[in-house]
Amino acid sequence: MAARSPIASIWTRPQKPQRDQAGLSRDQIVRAAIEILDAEGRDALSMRRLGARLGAAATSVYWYVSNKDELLELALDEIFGEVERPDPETSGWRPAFTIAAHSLRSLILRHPWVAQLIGVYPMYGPNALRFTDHLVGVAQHAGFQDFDVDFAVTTVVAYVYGMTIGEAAWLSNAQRAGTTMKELDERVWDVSAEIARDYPRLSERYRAYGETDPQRLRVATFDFGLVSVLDGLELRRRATRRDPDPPAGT
Amino acid sequence: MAARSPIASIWTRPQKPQRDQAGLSRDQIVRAAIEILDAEGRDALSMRRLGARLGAAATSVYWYVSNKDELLELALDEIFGEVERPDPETSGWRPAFTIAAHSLRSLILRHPWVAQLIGVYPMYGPNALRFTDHLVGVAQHAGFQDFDVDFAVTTVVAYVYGMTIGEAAWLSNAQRAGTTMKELDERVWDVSAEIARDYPRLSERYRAYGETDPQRLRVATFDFGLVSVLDGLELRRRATRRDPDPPAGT
DNA sequence: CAAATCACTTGAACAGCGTACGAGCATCGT
DNA sequence: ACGATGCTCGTACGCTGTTCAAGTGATTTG
Repeated sequence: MAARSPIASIWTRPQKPQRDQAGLSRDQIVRAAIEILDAEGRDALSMRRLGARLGAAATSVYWYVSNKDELLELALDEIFGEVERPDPETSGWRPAFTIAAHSLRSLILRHPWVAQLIGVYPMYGPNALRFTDHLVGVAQHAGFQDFDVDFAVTTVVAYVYGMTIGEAAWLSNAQRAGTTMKELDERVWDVSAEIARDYPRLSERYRAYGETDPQRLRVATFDFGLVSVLDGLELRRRATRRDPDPPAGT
Repeated sequence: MAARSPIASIWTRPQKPQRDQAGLSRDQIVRAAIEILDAEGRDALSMRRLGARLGAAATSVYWYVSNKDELLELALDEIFGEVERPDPETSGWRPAFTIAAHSLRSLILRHPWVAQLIGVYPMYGPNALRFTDHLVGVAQHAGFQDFDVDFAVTTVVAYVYGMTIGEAAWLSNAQRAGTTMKELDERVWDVSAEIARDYPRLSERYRAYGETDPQRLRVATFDFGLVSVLDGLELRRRATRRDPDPPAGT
């Protein structure tokens, strides 16, 4: 993959003219790429495999996409089309953020390779922008002012990313090893406890987990953190709000 | 890079016996790898280049490390040795978390490639474990009980990761393009505003930024979110705490 | 209707990658 | 002195992303 000019992203340049029924199409290519990524992860996607899946030569793809990087940018944004954008008018800002956060999390867990792309490509695709734009609306509806609008949005999104990237990594690893998350959980528990042996506080924590279901634990962790973040935002909001949402917030 | 068994990490297997003064050493190799990563980023690190830098053949490295993955795990953990572990006894839990968070952030910004590794490898290295273990101590000192201890720690760390990964990505991109962050900021501003043209709320936000220094804005964003997270944790803490830290916190 | 242009496909080729392997060398324990 | 052990290295394999020139067939132009 070639080094690219700072912001040379597929979203910053026009698409070529296209004939009416060409054999391939950008959509078709992106869909095929996503299928491979979902099924076998990031490492499994090569241009040759993609070509093969499309019944075309590997290099044909380069007519529609100038880079593998561009292809991944397209795939990434395509996935962002799946995220929910709940209306704060009907539910209030807090449920809106909550729903969006959960939706974002489950989207990443459905497509764990996405986690490896966040923070590599600028997210300038229409779906990502639409999502951010929507969250800005939610924050404004909540009554955040000026920069606090961006701060609030960025905080929530950052939290979800940070929390979910680790989970997605485990999923990816399980996938690469041909196991399910469940099996991995079982094996990893003992190993973790063993590794943490020299760290008294960690060991104590591992002992405390006992038979707790790791899956439930992850969800509980996410919820705890999200509630904390939203509580914190609520405090900031009260300080500077100039109106719209009722104080209660829900 | 080969697919690896679920948790086959370098930390889960013993080190080979080693002769007293061998030409190379694991430490030396890891240091050299970090130098390359810091100077030119993740893509620039190849086993051949690493060998060349060490004045050795590419394949010599494989005596000390069985994988490129393992090498990256070692480098990652080595960097985690740089993080601060402030004592909650002297400063209280909130400043302790705050210092740790800032320290973690600046560590990642000093070594942007770290961001691309988080969420790819399990962090079982001694330095990472020591850090986590310390944070557990901070949370316990704050008075969190049972699972809330882990929840609190995970929340803070996740927030820092999520927030910093995006920043690190920009740094990496700037580095790859041979620019500084400052130059990139200037160019990216206009492009972003242009791209956001079709999204009214985003456009409004970009207009509001005006001449604001992006660097300062990033710091302000981080601080805002961190304060929010800690405020949220404070609320959770009050609910279940069984003592140690004074109610005031700070 | 012929010619030229355009959209698209393709195979071959290149440089680079991670890594397996076996031959060789130097030092160590006996 | 000799075998074992720690370590280095060159070669080679199969894979990667990407370039490029050649080719095909439909569409537009003169």
